Amino acid sequence: MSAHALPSPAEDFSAWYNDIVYRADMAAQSPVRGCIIIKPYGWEVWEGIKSALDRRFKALGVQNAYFPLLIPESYMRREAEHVEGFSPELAVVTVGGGKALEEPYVIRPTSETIIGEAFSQWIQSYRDLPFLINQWANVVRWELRTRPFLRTAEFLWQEGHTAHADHDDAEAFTLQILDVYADMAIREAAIPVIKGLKSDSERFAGALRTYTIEGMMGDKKALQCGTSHNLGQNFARVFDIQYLDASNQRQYCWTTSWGLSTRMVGAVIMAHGDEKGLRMPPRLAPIQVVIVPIFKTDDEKTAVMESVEALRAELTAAEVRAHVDARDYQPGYKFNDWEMRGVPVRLELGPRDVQSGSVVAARRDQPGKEGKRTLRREQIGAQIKLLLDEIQANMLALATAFRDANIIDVASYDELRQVVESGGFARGWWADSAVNERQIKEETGATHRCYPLDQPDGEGACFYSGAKTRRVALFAKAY
RNA sequence: CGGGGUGUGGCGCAAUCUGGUAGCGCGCUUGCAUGGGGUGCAAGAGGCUCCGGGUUCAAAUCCCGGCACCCCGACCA
Repeated sequence: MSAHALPSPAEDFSAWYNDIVYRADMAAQSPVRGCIIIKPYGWEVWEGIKSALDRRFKALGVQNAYFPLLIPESYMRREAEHVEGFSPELAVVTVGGGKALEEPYVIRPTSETIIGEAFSQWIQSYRDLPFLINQWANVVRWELRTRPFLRTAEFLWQEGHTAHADHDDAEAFTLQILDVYADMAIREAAIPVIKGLKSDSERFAGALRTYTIEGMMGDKKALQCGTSHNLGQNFARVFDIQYLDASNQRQYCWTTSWGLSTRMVGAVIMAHGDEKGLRMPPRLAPIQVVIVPIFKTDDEKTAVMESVEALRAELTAAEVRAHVDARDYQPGYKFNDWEMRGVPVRLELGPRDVQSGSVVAARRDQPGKEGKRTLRREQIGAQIKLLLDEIQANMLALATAFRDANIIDVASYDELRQVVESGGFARGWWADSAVNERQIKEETGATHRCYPLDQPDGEGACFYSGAKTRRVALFAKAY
């Protein structure tokens, strides 16, 4: 472990991020370019995200399945936009068992094609619809510029694939999934994401419409945290996914796909972290409560450790994820260490507390003395659960206030430039134009993030072109 | 894909310009003290200096060739 100080997120957010990922033991560098090793502390955050999503998917009737890692190269070529979108970043397997393969396999960058092929065989009747499948998998995209969790050459995600009888059902499901993503981000990760529709130039390769949840990170940049695509009938036509409707007519299905990845772990780090390190939202925190025993003599140690163990047992019984830090370090060292790792609550228990039947609690979301209080030992499990809920709510409130303070309405291009310059999301009337969007991106570095689903009434003049429009869009620099 | 940087004990670095026994901090091990906000002292363990070739009495250091990773930018669901 290095001894140098953590970079300040205010001064160099990027350096801070890179440093904290490794310092907090979320991940390690691997021998493979652009690929990280996800260490237990980072993995548990992903597991939390995963189980929160999986519950919600299953409640919608989605079933999990698993498809091969390798996809025949020809599959990727079938959908024109899809090929164009993905071919530059494909990893291809050309040799197997020492022999050149007759047809190379690509390592999946996403599975629309191979799942589409399967759907074409499985779906026959309108009675089979909707057909709802999800898989938890790893994918590979040969990205040129990688960052731990945010963009890695190999990453883990879930990809959902569904088939529906008509446009409206597919559209409704696409939006239902978007709600699931937003609900998970807000309630579990305490990140107040904005649900929105992507512009045509930001749309998924081959999709009719792409919806997104956009989060604001600590440096006021945007991060696309998950996407849900209505694929229309494009993939159904290409892979021949057809069904017989109630009047015995052959119809192409309407399909959707949707994904959320380990990037979300990066979002949690960047949305909540501060100059002391990570701040984990309690619901996703691998360790919710760390207990630091304090003692001098052996006699004290015996008494304290006995009390600490009883405390841990009570918390565990109350379904609080508690950890005892019995390492042979100074208490001060441990305090800083766990603050860096973002543990929401620290309990200090020493001889004085054993005597008085109390314990000192410190909140990670409130700095210094302000966050410290002495709790009675009675009903400690219930007290801590309440405290964790309070911290979760406070983190969401803080992030929401931060987001709202940094979404700024713009009425002109100059105003947008200023917002982009000083950081934040610029919101303004926008008359859809790929050309103008490109121009803004080249001149300011900001991209069209989305048309928020939550739109104002009426119409206004586009901040860029002046044309009348009924839609408001968000622009920001993004990861 | 462009630009920059770096490869030396587990980690972070020095020594490279000016060739001559590879050194420091952190971490690790052991002991004693210490312990309610990053402890102190002492003694230890640990190195084909990225790879290949060349120059030289002698290469971490100079020369040639390769490889790898990181950072910044463009690109990107």
